[in-house]
Amino acid sequence: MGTVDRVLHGRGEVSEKTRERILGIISELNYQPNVLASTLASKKPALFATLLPLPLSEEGYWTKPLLGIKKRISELRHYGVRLEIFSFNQTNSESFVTEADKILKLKPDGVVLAPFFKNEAVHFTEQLKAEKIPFVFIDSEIENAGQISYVGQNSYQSGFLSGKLIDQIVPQKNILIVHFAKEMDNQNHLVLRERGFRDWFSKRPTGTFNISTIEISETENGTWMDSVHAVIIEKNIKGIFVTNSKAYLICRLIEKHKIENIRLLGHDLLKWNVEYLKEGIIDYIISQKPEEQGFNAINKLFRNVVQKRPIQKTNYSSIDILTSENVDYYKEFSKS
Amino acid sequence: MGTVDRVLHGRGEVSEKTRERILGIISELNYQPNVLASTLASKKPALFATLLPLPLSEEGYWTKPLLGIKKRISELRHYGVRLEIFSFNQTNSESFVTEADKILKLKPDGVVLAPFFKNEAVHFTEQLKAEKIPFVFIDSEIENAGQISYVGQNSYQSGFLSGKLIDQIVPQKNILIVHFAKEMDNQNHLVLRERGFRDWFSKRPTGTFNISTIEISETENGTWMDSVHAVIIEKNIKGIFVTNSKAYLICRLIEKHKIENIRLLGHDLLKWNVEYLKEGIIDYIISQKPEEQGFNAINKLFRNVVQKRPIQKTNYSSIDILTSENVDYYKEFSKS
DNA sequence: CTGAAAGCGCTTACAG
DNA sequence: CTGAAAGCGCTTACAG
Repeated sequence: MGTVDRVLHGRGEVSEKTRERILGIISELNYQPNVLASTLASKKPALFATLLPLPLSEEGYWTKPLLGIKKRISELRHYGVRLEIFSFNQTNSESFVTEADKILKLKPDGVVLAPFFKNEAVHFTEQLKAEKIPFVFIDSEIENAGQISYVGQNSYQSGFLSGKLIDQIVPQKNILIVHFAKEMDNQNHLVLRERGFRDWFSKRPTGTFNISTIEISETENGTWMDSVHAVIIEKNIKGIFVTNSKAYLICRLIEKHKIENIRLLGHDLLKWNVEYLKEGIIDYIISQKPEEQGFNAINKLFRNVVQKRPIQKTNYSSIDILTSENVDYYKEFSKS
Repeated sequence: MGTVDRVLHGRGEVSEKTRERILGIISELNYQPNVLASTLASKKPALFATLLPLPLSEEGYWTKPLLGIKKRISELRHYGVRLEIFSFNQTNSESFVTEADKILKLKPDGVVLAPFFKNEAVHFTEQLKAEKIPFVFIDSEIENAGQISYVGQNSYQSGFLSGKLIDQIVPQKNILIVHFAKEMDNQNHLVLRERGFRDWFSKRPTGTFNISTIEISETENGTWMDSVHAVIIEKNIKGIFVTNSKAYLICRLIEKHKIENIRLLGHDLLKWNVEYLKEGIIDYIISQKPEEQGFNAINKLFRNVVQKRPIQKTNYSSIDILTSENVDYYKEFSKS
């Protein structure tokens, strides 16, 4: 048995002739190892680590991938899979580096990370590669960084689709793109969404549309509202594209100033967004399934690290179009 | 150990006092059984049966749920789960009864079925209940028939959403609903889709829209095209709602007669539908994920029968809105 | 380099 | 009614 086990896992210490004999018998019998028995007997626990933005609230976006992650981890309890969670501050790239260093010290068997700050993320993944620790990107990706997989959407294409939808429902094409973000340059997928969005309109004749962009880096106090409102009036804005999950902020602005006839498209199923969608203030929400993405990211690591199965490098998540009529069938997360 | 096992599975033959003592220790230790060890040791194979329409071709709709079903079954190999597939002819309710009888004779541990013919399906599920064989509905459902779960969409709501989408893109609201089906009465979900669709428009003032319905029971020869074409001309149809996966047939009609300015909404990601969607002849496809539904249906049985976990009775599948811009991210099926 | 032995956490007859 | 024994298909030291 010991010898057979050694050739099965290529652990050496087997003479060439017995190796061949065993391999022959394996293929002759079409032997398939029993994963259950294998993991039951081996008992060596795998340790995974996650590096994601700190969830800002119960209702915030980053709470959700974590739900999926924890769900899959709890299901894998009997496989001896453990998890350590590391969080960084979205507005502070240094915290990313600090936490990344902790992970390197921990030497986990696999990492799930959101490469939020590009430069810092590249540096981190270089180190992971050196340590031969496999990792999966979630939410946004860096191409060819050595990830075993990326779980998330194609941001450019999502923006392109958003362009089509807004175009379809806004007759007078004075459109405003709103980024609620600090350090736009580092937030690659917001940039890509805008690019896709503008490219949709680029096939129209110039002069038939009018697209402006505004960046809001601070929403703690209400002054941002005034500046956005000014732009809306000045440019006679009829459609707004919010590039991240903060569309509900625009809704509050619309309510406060009692603005009419503005069509609005935003992202992600935050509770407030859903409420405004149902009230008809938001017209479309483009969504990904963040719980499912968390779940899948861990699952990819599990299949790769524990089960040693081949996994697909990229399969982009679906870009879901939600309206008040179908949103109810997207809210639940259940893999059962 | 034997005694503990008996109280864990409520198999009796335990004195009340030891039962309570064991239960006490279990909760004190917060004991969680190890599923791996359990299934490894028990080795009693579960047998599942499916009763679905015979897939008419590689590209037909019913090929897909079967893919998901087989995928999940193959993953459950080590749990000793086996599958027997039964198929009936969609145009022949007797074949449904014949195959259902075979399943009853087989006495499987669980059944997945599409209750295509309502009367016959009710009769079958009554018998399953009598035999205490759990079953899961897929694709369409019969309410309160004793199913442990339903995997599929809310058809009424899907029709309602279709109404909104067509309404949004068709300026002149002369609309045609096309059913490609025999025995409409028995095909509950097509009826529901139509009802939802009409209800969307019912909130408009009468006279501002005009909706007709046509049923096509035979598409072997081309005569159906002439009758549909006649209606399109006569009623000056500008939007068409196809209630099942056969929208591509309307596309062929549109191509043949070189009709312009017709907006078209159909269902399901058949290869031909996708092609026409990308060409812009179909505007929207409402889709479910049939592979995933097959996968989930088996998974529900597995969790209920083998793992004896509680499962959710109904969580409707999402109603996906597909356009040429996001369709590519729905085509793949991969649970990995 | 090889293979017997013990053990992973359960289930299943079965002797008492 | 109770619990010792064998076994599910592997892995992991370890004696030879």
